[in-house]
Amino acid sequence: MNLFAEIRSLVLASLQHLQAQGNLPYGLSFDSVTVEPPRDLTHGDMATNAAMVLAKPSKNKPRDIADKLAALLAADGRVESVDVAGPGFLNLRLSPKVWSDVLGAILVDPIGFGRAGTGAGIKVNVEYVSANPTGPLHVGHTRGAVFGDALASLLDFAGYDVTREYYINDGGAQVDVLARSVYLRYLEAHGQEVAFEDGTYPGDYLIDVGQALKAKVGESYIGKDEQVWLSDVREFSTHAMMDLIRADLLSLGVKMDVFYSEKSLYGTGRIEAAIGDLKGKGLIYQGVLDPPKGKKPDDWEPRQQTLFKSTDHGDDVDRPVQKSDGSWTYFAPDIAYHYDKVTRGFDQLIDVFGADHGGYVKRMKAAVSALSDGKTSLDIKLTQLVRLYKNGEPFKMSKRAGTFVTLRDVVEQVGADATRFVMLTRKNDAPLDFDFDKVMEQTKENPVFYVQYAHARISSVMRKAEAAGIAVDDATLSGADLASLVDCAELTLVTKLAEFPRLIEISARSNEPHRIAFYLYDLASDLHALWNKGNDDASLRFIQEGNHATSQAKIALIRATAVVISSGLGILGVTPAQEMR
RNA sequence: GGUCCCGUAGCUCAGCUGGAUAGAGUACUCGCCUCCGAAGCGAGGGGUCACAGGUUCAAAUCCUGUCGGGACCA
Repeated sequence: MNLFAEIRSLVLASLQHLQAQGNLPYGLSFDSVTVEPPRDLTHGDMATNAAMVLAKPSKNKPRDIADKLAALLAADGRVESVDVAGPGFLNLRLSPKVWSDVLGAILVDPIGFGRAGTGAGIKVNVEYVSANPTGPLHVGHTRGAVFGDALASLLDFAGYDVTREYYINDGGAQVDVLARSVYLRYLEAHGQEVAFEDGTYPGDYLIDVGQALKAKVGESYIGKDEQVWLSDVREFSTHAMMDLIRADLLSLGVKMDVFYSEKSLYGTGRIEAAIGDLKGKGLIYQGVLDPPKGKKPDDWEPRQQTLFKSTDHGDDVDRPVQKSDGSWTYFAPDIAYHYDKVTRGFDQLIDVFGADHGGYVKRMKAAVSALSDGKTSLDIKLTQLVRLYKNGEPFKMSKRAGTFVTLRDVVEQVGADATRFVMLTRKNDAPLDFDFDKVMEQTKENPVFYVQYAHARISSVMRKAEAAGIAVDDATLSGADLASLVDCAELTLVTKLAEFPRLIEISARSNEPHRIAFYLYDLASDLHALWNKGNDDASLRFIQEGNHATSQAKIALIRATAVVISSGLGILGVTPAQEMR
């Protein structure tokens, strides 16, 4: 039940009625007609701009359309009053029954409220994290993991058919480096002195892998040429790293549907097939790129390469896919991977990358556009840096100094719930400050706490009500007579709840889960405000001594609030708290 | 040099497919616990939405340019 969508339908029907009456010409587009909450609640419950946007194309005065439209809208049972304001806004006040219907809808189907049909039948693939399988995930990956996961949940909630996917970069030189590093740890496990030169990974996390390799192959790789062991050790090591990464992700509550191996693209003809598809479209040619403009091309030399004509699909320059020696560029497997996603039948692709991959966006979009003939959309969301703080002081991360903060460190210190929520309190493309101390603070300054506290307070009331012998199951509450909810703090809360389905649609459409976090903060604020009003005015307390009917009405309101908080937190991957102690 | 992101209250940031007097937290000042969880609430001051043009009935929002910060660039 999306109240705003319902009223918008009413507005559109009324406009069509005006057309049938000859008061409005046919052939107008109603696309830009909106129904939204007014900024100022004293204006009413909802506002529409219909009269203003249609004035010019219909050659009418906004005021005239507004008056006629107002008369029609006022005739609907859901509308209590309509007035024309400002340059031609129509402000609607809705009848009390509408609001009790909203609460009823929430309580009759707590899990379903807010779920949208906007994504029905649309298959979307969300690729996120996709960290190199060379070590544990660090704090930067954490943001991408949380963002991608919340986005996937949001789309799922909005009715999309979502696949969560991780692309394993196990085909490049970095996994050879990993294998050599593990080999050193293997020798070390056999008691040899080893030195980690430049170009190897000295991290402690490989010690266990070296031990495990020893347990598996014994002494058979000692003193052997790289050719003998490299391939096997690479396989062994990447598996070990992926086990580590999977465990890291799980500690955050992230579960992928698909892990897709880059290596599986090589030697299987799949890169050739993808490039072949582009070639069939006349988008592959031999050529020499111009030197990068402005930059001193120290080592630049004109080189004949195989190029993808990405400029046909919005890129700035064409991109090499195959070098003159016949080897693929790093771009080629990425094309093949996205080709695979396209052929798997997804309607929409979303890639979540770190901001340092920003330069990759245009060519990737060009590739998907070309491979799918523009039928599959690709949205690339970049997550900006996370700046770490401790006690308000910047906390510098350095691999060399050993002050390298892993995802696991963060989760173990502050917990998965707080980590996830805080990571979503910024837009994905804005840098994020993450202060280890503030995240755990139990004050309103900490949004995680603030929202959890609201939910815990409601749970507390529910427990008290039950102890007082008041029936507070959803079935009973959904049938409560809500006529006693008349205070403006109560009504503010109901209207906020009614916005939830609309929020889901907007957030899903723009792929912005952070909106949920901000909404929940506002919702919690409205709950706290009502609560405290009850401190001054006993008639606003949720449990009314000796009056079960009124108590049930008030509890229906806060129970519905708890339902929405719970749903919203669920999308963010955060568990609602029953108590804060 | 080019591409992308950002510029909103002292500070950290929201701001809906363009909508009414631009919001929240923080900080500062002042109020509210005999009472469902005060870990909370209320009130007050604080703004040239970087700047200049343009589109529009309407611009923080869209377009162009300038300045400033960041990321990236076979």
